[in-house]
Amino acid sequence: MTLVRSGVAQGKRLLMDAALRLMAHSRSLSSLGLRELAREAGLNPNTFYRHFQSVDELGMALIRHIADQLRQPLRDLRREAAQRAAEGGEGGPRLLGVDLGRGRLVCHETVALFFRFVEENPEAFIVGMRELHGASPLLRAELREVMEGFAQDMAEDIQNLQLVALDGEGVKRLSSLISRHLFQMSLDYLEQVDQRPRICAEAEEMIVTLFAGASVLRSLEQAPRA
Amino acid sequence: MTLVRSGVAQGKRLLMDAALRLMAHSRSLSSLGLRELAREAGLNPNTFYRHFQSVDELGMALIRHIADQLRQPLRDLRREAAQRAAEGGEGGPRLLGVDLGRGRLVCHETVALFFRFVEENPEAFIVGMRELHGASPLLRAELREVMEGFAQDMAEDIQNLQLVALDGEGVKRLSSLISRHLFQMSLDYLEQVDQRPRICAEAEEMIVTLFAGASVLRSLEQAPRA
DNA sequence: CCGCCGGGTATACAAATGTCTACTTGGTAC
DNA sequence: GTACCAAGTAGACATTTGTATACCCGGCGG
Repeated sequence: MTLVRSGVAQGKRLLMDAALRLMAHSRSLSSLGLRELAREAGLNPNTFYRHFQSVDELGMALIRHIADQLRQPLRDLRREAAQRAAEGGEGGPRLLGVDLGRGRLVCHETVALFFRFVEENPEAFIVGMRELHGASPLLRAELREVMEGFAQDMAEDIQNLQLVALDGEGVKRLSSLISRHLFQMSLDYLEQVDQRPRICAEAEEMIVTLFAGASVLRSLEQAPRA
Repeated sequence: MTLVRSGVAQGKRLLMDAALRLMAHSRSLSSLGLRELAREAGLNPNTFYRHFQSVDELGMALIRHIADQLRQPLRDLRREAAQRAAEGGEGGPRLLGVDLGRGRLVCHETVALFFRFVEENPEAFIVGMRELHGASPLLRAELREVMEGFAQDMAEDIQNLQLVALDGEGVKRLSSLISRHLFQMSLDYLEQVDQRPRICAEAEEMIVTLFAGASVLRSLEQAPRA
């Protein structure tokens, strides 16, 4: 399996794959030496120089690649979740004019699909989360940006699907929060195999809670003498 | 300034301080060599062996120390916040029988004090967050436990102060969520100096939103035909 | 046909690293 | 006083690392 897209110089691909493998198996990027990379990739140490100037640069390429690879699938996944939830949608209890049952369903599907996706791309999430808090400021900044992008996507979807009665800014902040938390939980999910159902359930609960809270607070400030 | 408590063998202390310094200045534990540590501590390389068997073991000691150092101050801090908020407490808008204004005030104070505390102990938070997602499974597990402890403390405080109408389990889950998020934001807070007010505001907002959401959901399930 | 160039290799070397064994010291127990 | 022990040092070793210089090869333009 070649984890990294073709079109780039194969040596580069091999090195990036090697890095991905090593990092997934409990290493941080900053602890990898170019020689170790090359060895794992089955290449000459000097080949590293042909493609990257430093380990950080490889990290950058890796992150960009991963981000490209994940962004669209994640969008598709949310769409699918929404659609599936819409089919089984009967009017449940309502909160401030929003169908709570349907929201719960969308949420449930989204979370389930998300973690399935995590399970299918473990290296990507491990590396991403590790380096988001890692040693290199460059990578941290880049990853923050990437994740902001994901949150942005999510916000747009939520608004398009009209899942909640909130203004754009509010939805954006919520999305950012939710995506951050989901990504953060992805590591626990991968690692604590026996806790997976609990993690899913808690993630769902958090999302629903946040939306409920945001809705109710908004309605309060619109009609402060309730 | 000696960052690590006395009572231990000074050499150990020096080494731990050195590690703390190096890690705070953008390094991950797994990328530190014992020789580098010893150099930074002004000691002979072999001295490391006298106190630790591996870098992971040092990391473990470091985490335990940091945790001990932070736990009580954090508790005090929450108490202080609650007290301060109680003094200035006038009846604001109410949500489901809970004084929303007072909750907001407690929340505001808590968040402000928390981030001030972060500002005063940057190394601790940097190291903690870095290794929580870091390369060593051992350290990750230990840190998760430590943070669970913090969340537990917080849950007890919240219940003792009767800040919200929720059952114990609910409060615990919320606390865990909140503490996780606060800790996570501590890195951003330290790094993005210009964004600090925004980060504080968003943290406050999240907490209030979560409590509001949890309350309203609970009231819904207690009286499903509202 | 020839020269060029991107991608890959071979060899070499100074510097740094982990680890071993052996030595010194300052206190403390008896 | 002496034996002991934790804490720290000194020196040596094989190994590993980053990096530099030089070489190889397959395709492409002219």
